[in-house]
Amino acid sequence: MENQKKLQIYNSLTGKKELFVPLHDNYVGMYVCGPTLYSEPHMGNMRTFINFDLIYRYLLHLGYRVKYVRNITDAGHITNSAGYEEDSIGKAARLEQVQSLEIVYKYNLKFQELQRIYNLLSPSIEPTATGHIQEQIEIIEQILQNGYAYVVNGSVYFDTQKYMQDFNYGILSGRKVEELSTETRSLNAQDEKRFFADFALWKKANPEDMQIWRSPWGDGNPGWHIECTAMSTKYLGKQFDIHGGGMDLKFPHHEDEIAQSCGSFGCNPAKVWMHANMLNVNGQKMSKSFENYFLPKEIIDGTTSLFKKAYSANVIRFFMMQAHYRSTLDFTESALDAAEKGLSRLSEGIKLVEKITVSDKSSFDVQGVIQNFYEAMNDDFNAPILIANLFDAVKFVNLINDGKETISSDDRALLDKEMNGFIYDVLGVELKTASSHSKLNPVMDLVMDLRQQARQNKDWTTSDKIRNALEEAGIVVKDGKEGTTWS
RNA sequence: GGUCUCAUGGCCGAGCGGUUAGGCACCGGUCUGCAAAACCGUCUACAGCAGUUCGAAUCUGCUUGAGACCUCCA
Repeated sequence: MENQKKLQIYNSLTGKKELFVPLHDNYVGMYVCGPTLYSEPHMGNMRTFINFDLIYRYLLHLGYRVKYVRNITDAGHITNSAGYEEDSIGKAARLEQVQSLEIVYKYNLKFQELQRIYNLLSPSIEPTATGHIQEQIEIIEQILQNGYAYVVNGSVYFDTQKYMQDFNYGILSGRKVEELSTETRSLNAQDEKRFFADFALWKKANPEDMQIWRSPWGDGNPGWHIECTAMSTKYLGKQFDIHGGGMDLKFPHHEDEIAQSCGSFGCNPAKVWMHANMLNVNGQKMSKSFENYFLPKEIIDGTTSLFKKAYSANVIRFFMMQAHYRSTLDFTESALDAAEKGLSRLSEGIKLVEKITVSDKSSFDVQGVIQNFYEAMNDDFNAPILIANLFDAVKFVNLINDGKETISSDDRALLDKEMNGFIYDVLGVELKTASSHSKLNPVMDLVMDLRQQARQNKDWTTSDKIRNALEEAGIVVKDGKEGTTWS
């Protein structure tokens, strides 16, 4: 609880780390932009969700009651301002010759599965855009009523120029409309917008649209940004603590969300805006359009051509935790191998804590070691530092095991609790021991017994023969101090 | 073109003016029938040039290189 008061978060809105003070004591409202389910989320998408899972977990660890809302975008958004282009979900549906919501349902099942595999905690609620059309319409009406939008031919557009008279458009992204206008995207003849920076709140339906809703302005589809405004307001209120998402949503999506909230309620929806950085492949952003992506499932199954072997979801998660959420991260084979070995070291250390012998007192500052865990995370969720500190703790544990340091009974209990808490609860890394090979066990017991006999007779030829044969079968035999193990 | 990031030892990756980041690899050691594993120890980098400062990886300017956003994007 003491540590609640020390959490600093980098706020994209101010560009600074700020002391986190929730709007309501002990409660945190957090909204994170979720996936558009027109395809299976790729590893880059997952990184953002994993990072916000870390943030959610640490807030919970600090004792906050957190309402975590992450939307599911199941209404495709018409990309072309002229309105003749298909929406992304509709396009996928047409390709597979099914209806839009079948596509969403299909990929949502995949997404849910990925969340289980990568050990993500479920948000408090995952509202869908199509389930909140009425709420979206109401906010559009409010914006119209306030004079920050206009209706043209069955569509509604946000009036950026009018808005700029009263509010700062560009407050989040730092963009200046004058600079934006130098870009070549001039209004074309059939464009209904009055100003190039205006964006659609409601789009008149096209005949081929798969999903169409009734509205006061005629049949149509909601604009891209309005769903988040509607759902965050419904579940968290007009103002809440944290709004997060990927860096690439900063502009225009989040900027426009702010405009919509200010335009309807007169206030910025979130006190703190957080942006997770991108996952790179060979230095370039992983992206569907670049076609340089791989799927979260492929790396676990070892079916992506990028890597020779498969990695467990835990290793992937741990690997990601070793980079700060605001830094880009590149996936490379050697880095993943390093993470795999590092995780195993951490894992061994954790297992050892409860076994080490205790002394009258500790020879090192256990409380200080633990406080370092908190300080790392209190500094804008710095998981890489937390992990470094956990490795320091592991070193102490090993030194105690070697009789070079001592620990008291109370300190051991404390260290055990906190190390486990930070690894399992905060980092969300599971260190499960290898699954038990129930059928193999009795066989291996026999084999190991035979080899042990050979070793006792100093029949190294036989014992090495067994070891080599097992190795070829993928079973590694280790002769430790306290007996032989295999895995 | 505009706006903005970033450049760290063999690899990954922290760092926000002075202190060992950490992991992996390498090397040395302990252990071991041998090996593997495990553990301990070691390795001291900050793109280039100039400046500010008692002191800079960390601040300023310039140069070079990479990337993001400005269009759907996590």
